[in-house]
Amino acid sequence: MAQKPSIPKGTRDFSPAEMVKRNYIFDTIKEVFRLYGFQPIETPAMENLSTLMGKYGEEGDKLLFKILNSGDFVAKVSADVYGEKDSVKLTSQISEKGLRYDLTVPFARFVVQYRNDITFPFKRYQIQPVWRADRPQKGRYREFYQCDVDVIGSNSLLNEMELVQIIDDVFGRLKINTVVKINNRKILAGIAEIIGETQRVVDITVAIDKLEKIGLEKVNLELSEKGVSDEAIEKLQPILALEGSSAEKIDQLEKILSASETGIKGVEEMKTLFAYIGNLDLQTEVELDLTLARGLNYYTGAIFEVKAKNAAIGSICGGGRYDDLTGIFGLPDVSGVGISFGAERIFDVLTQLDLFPQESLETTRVMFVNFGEKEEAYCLPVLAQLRKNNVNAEIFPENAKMKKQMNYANKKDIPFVVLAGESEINEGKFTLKNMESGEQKSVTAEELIKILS
RNA sequence: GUGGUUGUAGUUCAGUUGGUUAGAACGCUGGAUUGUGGUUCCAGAGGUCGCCGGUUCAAAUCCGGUCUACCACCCCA
Repeated sequence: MAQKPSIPKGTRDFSPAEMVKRNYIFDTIKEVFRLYGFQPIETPAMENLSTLMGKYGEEGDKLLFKILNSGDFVAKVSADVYGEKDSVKLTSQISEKGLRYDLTVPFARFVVQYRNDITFPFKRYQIQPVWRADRPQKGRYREFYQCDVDVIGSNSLLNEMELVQIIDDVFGRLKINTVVKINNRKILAGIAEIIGETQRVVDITVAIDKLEKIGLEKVNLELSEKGVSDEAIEKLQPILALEGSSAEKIDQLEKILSASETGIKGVEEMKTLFAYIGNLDLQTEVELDLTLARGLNYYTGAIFEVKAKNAAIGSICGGGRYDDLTGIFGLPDVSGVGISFGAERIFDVLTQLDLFPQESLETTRVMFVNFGEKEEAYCLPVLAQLRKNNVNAEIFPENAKMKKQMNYANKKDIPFVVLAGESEINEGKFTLKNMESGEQKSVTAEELIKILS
């Protein structure tokens, strides 16, 4: 071995054992999505840079993986641009494609492109990898999967309610205890308006978002550093201090924001949504959290974030409503709302809490030991019968030593082994061994199929 | 992108002030056991000490660079 092969920074290989676990997550999520009438789509790994650039802010543009043009791309660069050594200008001349950064923007592009074929409201789900040229850390990768559900072309808050139900359903099935935090961008905008800093909504929300992490004092400090007036910060304090149930907070906000039209709109939306939610039978806790901001700046209404209760990990699911995502692609006034499940983080939570199921549909249930040609011929029809009955079964492909074959079954966690040699053939039977208990018994082909089915 | 920590058999880690042939455990392979794995016993294989360069008579050990994983910031799933 001269040089060990490797994979790019922040990417991962998945072993069979890991894939079984990952598929468990993806399968339960898909199952729930279908239950609510969502249908799958897929989009290409790469998009034109023109559809990607400028959608995630300046920071996002930097984190996009760009793909070099084919052919002799350098020859086509004009001499002055080449001489300038300006990365941004040069990039635009040597790269026109990039890897997708999330699933929402490609979805918006998809909706605009096929608007005449799509029946609205359009409910789709999409489970695919996305790429970000971020610096990796634990639980943060350069290639990771997102599981998105969105409904586009409907303003009804019933959609928001159903998303909450989906969250409850998914994490209920995965047996993760969660808290769903909900806020509304219109309320945040209203707050900015009331304290006289309408222009600084983004700075204010980004700062407020850190309240839980860095504390009130540092939040105030950051606000004044960003240029928010002392007076405005003063006015913000009682709002940050709001306490009580979600309904109580909403009542108080209604009074505080009475002078702001958008603020009141947001309060009304939250009233309706929480009224819906109040009538649901949920396991998950749901609360209004005014400090929830969420980074992506295309959200315009409700915003969601889900945290696992017993695991020290960031949010495992998040999303919100965006009123005009398709506008940038030339289709205005189409509102959508959606959420995204973070598969890698859910994986980490399930690992931490040891919640992966022991049994899996993806592993072998029974293995036939191979004793030679005559014995193979005796086993093969039964093997086929088992598979017809949907029993995952295999025969060891070689007449290897018993020890090697048993070891193979053991390493693969195969719960049953069938031994059929000369004596079994003479009796017309099979020896079925339970690998966990070590117990074995002599059975007919019919009994064998019955036991394992 | 900025700052920091890290790297030694497949894995987890020892390795003295720089000094001869770099160790252990687990795992792996073979045997004890020719129809019985997961337990036990015995034997064996496996390393350009992340990579490149420098200092030195001599480098796993000191210095620089680079890559990787990780940590904080930024941002985010």
